[in-house]
This record gives sequence, structure tokens and C-alpha cells, in this order.
Amino acid sequence: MAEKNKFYITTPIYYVNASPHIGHSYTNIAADTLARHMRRVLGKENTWFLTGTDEHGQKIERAAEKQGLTPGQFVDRVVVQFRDLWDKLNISYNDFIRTTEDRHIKTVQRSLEILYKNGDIYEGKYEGWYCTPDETFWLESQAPDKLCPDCRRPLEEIKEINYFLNLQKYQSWLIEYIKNNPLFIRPENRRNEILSFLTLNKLSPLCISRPKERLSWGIPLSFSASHVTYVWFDALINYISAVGEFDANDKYHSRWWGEDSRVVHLIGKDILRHHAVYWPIMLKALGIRMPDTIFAHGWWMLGEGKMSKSRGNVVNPLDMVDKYGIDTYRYFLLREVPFGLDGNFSEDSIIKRFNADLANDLGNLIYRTLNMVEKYFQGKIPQHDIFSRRYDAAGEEIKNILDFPASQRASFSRDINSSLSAESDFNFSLAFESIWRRISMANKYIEESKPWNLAKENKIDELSAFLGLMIEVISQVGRQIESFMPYTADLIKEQLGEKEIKKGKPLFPRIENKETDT
RNA sequence: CGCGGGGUGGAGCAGUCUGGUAGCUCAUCAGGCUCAUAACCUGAAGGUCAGCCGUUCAAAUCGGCUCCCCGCAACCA
Repeated sequence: MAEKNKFYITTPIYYVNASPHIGHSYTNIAADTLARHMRRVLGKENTWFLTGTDEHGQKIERAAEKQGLTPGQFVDRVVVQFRDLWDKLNISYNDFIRTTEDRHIKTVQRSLEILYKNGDIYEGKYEGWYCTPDETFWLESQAPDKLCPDCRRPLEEIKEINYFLNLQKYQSWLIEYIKNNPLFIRPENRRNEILSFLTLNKLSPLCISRPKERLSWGIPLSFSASHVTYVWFDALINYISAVGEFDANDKYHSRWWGEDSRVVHLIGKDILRHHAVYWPIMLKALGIRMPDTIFAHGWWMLGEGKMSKSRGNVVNPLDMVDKYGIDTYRYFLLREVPFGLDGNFSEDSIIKRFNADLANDLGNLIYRTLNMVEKYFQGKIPQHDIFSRRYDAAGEEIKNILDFPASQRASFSRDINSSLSAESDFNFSLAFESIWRRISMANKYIEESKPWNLAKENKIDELSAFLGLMIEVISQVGRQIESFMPYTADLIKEQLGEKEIKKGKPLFPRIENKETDT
């Protein structure tokens, strides 16, 4: 197998029928952290991070109508909200694809043509029950009484010509593929879920078109003037339309989708089936190799249940960022819950995390250290070769962990690398744990060394060696959190300075709980 | 028998695959320290690991049954 020295990570393209919420930001923060991390490991030029927006379909057509806009005007407005949020959250995407762009439309149409030509897509009849006022299709099993489950109005039976992708043809291949590639669908329980779904059910053909008279806001099929493309087919293609194209022989080429590239799709668990069933089959039928990993993360629960627009309990990420800061928000989402599991979101939990981890552990470590440098050395960082020096047992332990020039950069974050691998399910919270072990070790070491006594006893040499070591620890911690909390990493670098520290204010001033104490 | 996840000291979780001292964070209590953001360090109390039965020298961990909670069931991350 070719060595993977490139990394291509994607988020879903978000459906822009409403403003972004915490879930959108969760996926993008996770993807951003992985992208930043891989840029450090493989180099900037070998990492590509794609996000974007899904802009076609009925819901958007209707949302636009409600506001008296054309679909085009409507999506242009909502897209801005997404872009602004990503800027605000420091999301370092390389490319932002919109499904209304030419490059995308071209590739979708081309893909459809290829599949049509190969016979994987064929014309068929679609039968179902339709609620005209709601413009929604229902299966007979969903509406046994022939009444719309939503509005209770009578349904109308519809028969129309549509185009279908033959999924069943590839079903047994897909099962085998998933079985033979343990990293293909992660985490493990999702993989099992899909496997059991595929084993127990016969896949029915996927309808990939919609008649124009019902839906005009979509990509036209080149082989049928009266149809547009079904939104999910349209959407999934973004992963390849953004980074490559088909040649005259229907072969797909991409710098980021070659054998030397690791392709990772980050998604929420709700859209797992589209990504783990439809998408692989589409790729297979198009003669394109599989992504390496499709990872489905969990949901954030809010109070009593999952958050959703219909329940009206949506948390606006912008509010959280304004209130607690970008990196606090990033830290909380990545730290609170192992990636892949569901989590509970509450401001109380944010405050708890903030005070315990950011203010007390990290913030205070930096502040107390810098304060000593200021107090004992007038802010000048002691220029000691800390590695040539001998310390007591605790100091030696810290020094060993620093592990600095001897084994070069790579070993710096060995356990971070392994925590952030697909094999470990991109375990951000585990990575944080190992960083925080260093932080708490440093706090402990200060306690044991009692630098304030060294100062009183005028043991300047020991004191400066000690502080030199502490500065090195902090600087390393700063480098280690860089992918997770880029803004804070910058601040730390600034505070540490070259030869002289700039203490400034505490990075994370404690939040005192005024209102509620439970 | 639709599918899946879960029930571990007051709270939130890890540990279960590869049986063998029940671990972490927060909260509580006591002590220490004073460089620091009432922060930091040390120690303590607190759990029959949902229940029952079984396998085993040994079960939170394997098997069976029961009870309870929560998601999903095909366009909300």
C-alpha cells in the first residue's frame, strides 16, 4: 500500500435552510483541529481541509419563498452567516465549496452521465403518497391511514418517472469492504450498526431525481430535461467536485484523492447512512477509490433532549463565543466528551471546565510562573541550559518528559499523535488529558521546589534553573495546544517573549458563580 | 421479538473486547503552602459496579433472564 503522506479532511456541507448551530460548529472545530494537527505532522502543503454549504432542494426553495427572495438570493445571505462563524471560530479551511458553484454542478452532471451510461442509473417509476400542501413524500408504512403524519391532511397517490441508482448491485461488495477495512467506518459501534443494517436489509434503489414541476431549485439532469438531481446525490459529490475532475475517459483525478492521500470524512451520526452506504456505492460505481475513514461523531444534548430547530432549544455558537471566548468554546466541545459519543451541553459545564482546567490549572500555572520571572528576574527569562543540569527526582521527571532536543520534534507530541489518529477515533479529550498531565505535574513541581524559598535564601542559580525549566514546560504546552486552541497558543507565545516575558493579564480569569449555586 | 446506546461513590464519566487491588474530573471535609486567578499541593470520607441466575479458584468485566432511561427508523452535526 502506498504511503499516505497527504491528508484530506472534509466536513459535511451544511444545509443552509437556517442559521448555524452548535452542531455545525462542533464538526468544524473538530475538523479544524485535525487539519491543524496534520499540517504540523505532514506539512502545510500536504493537508487539505474542505467545508462548504449545500444549497439546493425543496426546503431551501420554500425558506426563500417565505422571505420573498429567490433561492439564489436566500442562500447568498445564509452562507455569509456560516462563513462569519468559521472566521470567528478560527476555522482554517482551505476551500469552501457551495453546491451552486459551476465546478460543482459540472462534476455532478458528469457523474450522473457516467452512471447513466454505465447503467447504474436507470429510468423507473416512483410511487408514493404525497402531501401536496407540505410537499412531502411519505411511505405507506409511515402513513398507513393515508393521512399526512405532519398535518393530518389526506395524501395523494403519485406515480411519476424518476431516475434510480442501483444500490443492490453493490451491496455484497460493500459489506465485504466494510468487513475488510476496520478503519473505514468509525467508531466501532457505528460500523456495526451499518453492517447489521446492510446484512439484514435488501437495499432498494435510491431515487436520485426530482421532477422539475415539483422542484426547480436543483441541478438539471443532462439526460432528462424534466428532472433535477436529488439533493443528497448532489451534496455527496462535493467531496470530489471540490478537489478534482474527470478526464475524457471518465477517470477521476485529484491531488487529494490519490493513493498517497488519507481521506477522512467527519460527519454527525445522523447522516451516517448516506455516507456509509450511498456514498461508497456512488464512488464504487464511478470507479473512484474509497475514503479511508468516515467518522460519525455524537450529538450534543441540551437539557431534556437533543437540540433541534423544532424544539426551539438551539444554542447559538456566537453567543457562547462572545460570552466565554473562542478557545474556551473549542476546548469545551473537544474536551468534555470523547469524540463519537453524545454529550450534554450546558453553560454550567462550560464554566466548570473553564475554571477547573483553563483558569486554575493552565492559566494560573502561566501566571504564577511569569510572575516569579518578573519578581525575581525583572522579567528577564533565565537563559540556562536546563538540560545540562541535574535536578532532584521531581525535576528530573519533568525534564525527561520535556524530552526536548535529544529526540527532536517528532517525539514531542507522541501521545497526541496517537490520540488523534483514526485508530484511536480522533480522541481529542484523551489528547487533552495527556497535555493536562504535564500541566499538573508542573504545578506540583513548583510546590515541591518552593522557589520562593530559593529566592529568600538567595540561591539564584537554582532559582534561575528552576524557572528556566518552567518556562520551557509552558512553552511546550503552548505548542501542544496549538492545534486545539490556536488563539491561546499565540497569546502564550507572546507572553513568553524571546528574552523577556510580557506577563499582562491572566489568560483565563476565573468566572465567579454569582447567580446560581446548586 | 425493528435497530442501537446506556444504567459504576453526591454529579459527570473511564474501566467491560484481552476476567484477578474499582480509576478520573467536579463537589465535600481536613491539613500544607503563599510565587499565583480564594488559585496550587497533600490526605480523607463516600460505591454490595441496575437486579436475579449461571460459568469460574476468581466477574463491573463472560453467558442467560428481568427492570429502567435514551437515541434512531432513510434529507436536523
